[in-house]
Amino acid sequence: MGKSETRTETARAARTPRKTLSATGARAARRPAVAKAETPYHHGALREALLQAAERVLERDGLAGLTLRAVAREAGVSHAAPTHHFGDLTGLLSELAAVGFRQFNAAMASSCDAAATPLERALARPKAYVAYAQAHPGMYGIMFRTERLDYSRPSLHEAAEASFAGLANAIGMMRQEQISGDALTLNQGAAIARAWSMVHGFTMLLLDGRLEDILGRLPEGTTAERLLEAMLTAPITGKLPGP
Amino acid sequence: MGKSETRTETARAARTPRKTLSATGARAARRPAVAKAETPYHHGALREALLQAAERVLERDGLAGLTLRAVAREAGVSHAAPTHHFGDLTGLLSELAAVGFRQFNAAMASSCDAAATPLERALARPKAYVAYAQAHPGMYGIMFRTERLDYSRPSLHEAAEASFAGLANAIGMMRQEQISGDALTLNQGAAIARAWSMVHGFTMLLLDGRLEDILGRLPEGTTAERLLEAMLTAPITGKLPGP
DNA sequence: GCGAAATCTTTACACTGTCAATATTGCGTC
DNA sequence: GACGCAATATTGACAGTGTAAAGATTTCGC
Repeated sequence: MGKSETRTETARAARTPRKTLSATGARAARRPAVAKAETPYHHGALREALLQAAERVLERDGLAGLTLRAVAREAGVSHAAPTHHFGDLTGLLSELAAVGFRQFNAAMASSCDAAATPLERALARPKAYVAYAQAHPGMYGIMFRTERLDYSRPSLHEAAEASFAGLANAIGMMRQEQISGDALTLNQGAAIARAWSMVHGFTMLLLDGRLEDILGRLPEGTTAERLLEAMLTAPITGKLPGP
Repeated sequence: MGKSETRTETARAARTPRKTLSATGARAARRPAVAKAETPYHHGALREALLQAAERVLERDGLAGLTLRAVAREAGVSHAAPTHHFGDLTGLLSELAAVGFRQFNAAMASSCDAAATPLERALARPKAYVAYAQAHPGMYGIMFRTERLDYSRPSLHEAAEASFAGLANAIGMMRQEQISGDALTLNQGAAIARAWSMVHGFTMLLLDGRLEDILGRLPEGTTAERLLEAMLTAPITGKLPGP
């Protein structure tokens, strides 16, 4: 669209004037050195602005439209500005994935809290899992489909770890046994891997439209959520649970 | 590397001389009009050559390195040559995915045939599934990770459909009931979706290295294959199978 | 207040997919 | 057997991408 990067100038004009912004108390306490990680920039909280812009671009244009330059455009800065905050594309995607994992964890936690009966509690987590992915397919794609993620980044590592810990914990509660942090029996590991694999696989297949075939053959009006419920609760018939 | 596209000339020289190639009987029967879909090109079987080149590039440079131009370079043709055979990148990826699905189906079928006992038969398919993905992670990525696939292409549609049919059939045999092609009960659908989701999810998590955490906490020397086996055979403890 | 360091912009380069124009070759037809 | 057409490949161009280097600008520590 248009000639390359002619929007930069107009974008700069569109942004709130810098002098005004920095003259007002728009930025929170700049004194403590600890707060440096929060808003350490002299032009405004660009890091946060970029992440929010990225989320907007992702929802609007999908995973394919999420480029460094598109995010910079959306935030109204030059195309090279993100580099200084995230290093490269992998950095931006990783930080965005961390945001996603936090949203994701929060959604599952609140869903679990809202459940009353044991049955509801057991189903709340997987349902929230799938619901989040359906509501934010782009974000889920960033978190689980992209190869360009750097888990050595603390924020991403932590957020993803928390997600796993919540799952392991839920499995432990269901099995009514303590799951220690550093050692697992084969059966415990199998239970965790089974639960995670099942929900994750179901979500990916659903998002890719690969379950349409099955859903279309089921009794009229069966939703994906109902199918998931049946997967989790229906008795397992046959010689073995696996395919 | 180097200046853009200067390799074109050398690549052309490297290829077997055209006159020689077309003068020899290198190409199979060119008479029948039906064979047009097989080798309809006047310079050699470029379509096949491109697909093989793509497979090579994929194994060597991974999914990120698989570009139209890289494939063209690998095959020793100009960068625009693939366009005429596959339309665009989506076309090439889709045809390559079809190749992958056929390999995949063949691997599972032969693995099932080799099984003797009922237990082996039940485990052969998921094991072959994971084994293929581990042996060909790039191809598996093309098949299940890429968003750019066009399932309206007959070759891809057929190959993917065959994969699903094999799965549904295996589940039917295990449940000792006939699974009709056009209608499923909720429990049948749940069994199919459960099996597929579990194995697919396990594979993706394994390939993404997300199971390292679990594997590291299991008894010394537990392999991914052993974990999968436990997932499929271990008794399900707790109030519910799901997380 | 001032210098240094952090932050942003500009410029440049190699690479990508895709399109249009051109060249080349093989095949059916006369 | 030669000719013309259509299929096949090359060349060139263009917009877009990530990334690096160099130049501007502003904030912060002293």
